Amino acid sequence: MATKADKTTEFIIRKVAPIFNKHGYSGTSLSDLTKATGLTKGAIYGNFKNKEDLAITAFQFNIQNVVDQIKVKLSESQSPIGQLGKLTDFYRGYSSYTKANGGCPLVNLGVDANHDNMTLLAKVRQTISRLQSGIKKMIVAGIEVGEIKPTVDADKYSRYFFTMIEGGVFLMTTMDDDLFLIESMDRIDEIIAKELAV
Amino acid sequence: MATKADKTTEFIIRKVAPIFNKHGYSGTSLSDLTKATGLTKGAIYGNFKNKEDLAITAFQFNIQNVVDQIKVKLSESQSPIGQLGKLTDFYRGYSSYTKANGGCPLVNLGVDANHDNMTLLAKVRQTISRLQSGIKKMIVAGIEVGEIKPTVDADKYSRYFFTMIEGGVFLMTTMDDDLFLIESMDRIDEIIAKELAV
DNA sequence: CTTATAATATACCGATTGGTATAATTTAAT
DNA sequence: ATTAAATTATACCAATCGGTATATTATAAG
Repeated sequence: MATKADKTTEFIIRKVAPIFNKHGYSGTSLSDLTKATGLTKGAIYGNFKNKEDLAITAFQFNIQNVVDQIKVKLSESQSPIGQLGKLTDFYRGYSSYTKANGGCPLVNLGVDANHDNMTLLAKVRQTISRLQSGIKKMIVAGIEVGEIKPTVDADKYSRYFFTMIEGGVFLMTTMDDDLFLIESMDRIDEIIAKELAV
Repeated sequence: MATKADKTTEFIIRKVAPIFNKHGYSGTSLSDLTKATGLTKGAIYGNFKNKEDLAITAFQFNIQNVVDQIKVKLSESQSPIGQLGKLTDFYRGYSSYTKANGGCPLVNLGVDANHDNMTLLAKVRQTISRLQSGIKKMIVAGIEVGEIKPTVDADKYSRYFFTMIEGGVFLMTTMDDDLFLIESMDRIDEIIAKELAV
């Protein structure tokens, strides 16, 4: 039916998503958005209920973007341990994404929403839980196919790996130094080989 | 000379620091600050040049607070390995601080200032560098007194530990789950015992 | 091509923003 | 206690905030 508005809705999100990611919710004004899109407030409010609606949609766009890229990377391998290696590979190249989009949306919004927007914070928590649970499932699958020791605590290692990923992402972004994340990924690979692999 | 203003200056910072920490620079308005202090804009602008001046001072207050507490904790031990243990102990109890003050000032401001305020970002980077370098110095001292293997790469391990600390702090705060940070500290203790200690 | 409708632009709203000039008050020295 | 100086409160400023009603334009169906 309405094909025109759908196009501009997506157009707005594409332009607006990195701005919200960079400057946060309260740091982004409507005039920032009209400037970035070249559209007027009329156009924006014709496609979104309000600023919060826009921010939520923009965040989901950013997150889905990252998650999709991870899925593509993981699909390059079939074995659980191979997939864990693909995950660390993904984050080894993550700085190109964060530099292009103004940081990691999970870290940025996790901090930005924490004391101000429970709706957005809930979305962040949901995403973190899903990603960590994804790592856990890979470990469990590794145990099931005999690649990973059955004594390994999948829950604990998934938290451990995810903590190193997020710490690496935060420090890489804040210090503008890829080494933090790359070394962390090397460490995870090492742990997989020495502590997880049969 | 001027004792009265000094008192109120400190009073303002004390009241204002956790608010900036929680809601970020652009998320904090002057009316938030007058409300929290019970003072008027006249009083605030009589003691601070502008909003940014206040934010910088507030951040330094927050950071100094944390750094001082770490120093006290470290002074409980004389040996390098003992001090590293005191550091992990400190972060095991860090959630009580973050809950009382609205999160870790380093993480919050690192994200908040990143694309908006180079002055504040520089302060964050300086603090991170100092903390990481502090860990490095403990490792080097450990090597010198024969507690830690001379083959250990102090630079690398200091980055590693700090990454786990920051990742744990971020996830603890965002997920409201102390386990992330506590498990990370357990891991660091384990690494010290198994990989660093002679 | 005309027309009804969907989508965008314009103009405006009250409220709030950071900041300041000045008035009122408090402080501290005499 | 008086007084000069330091400090805080009041009142106000232009600019911007998020949001909306309406006018204009573009779209798609007939």
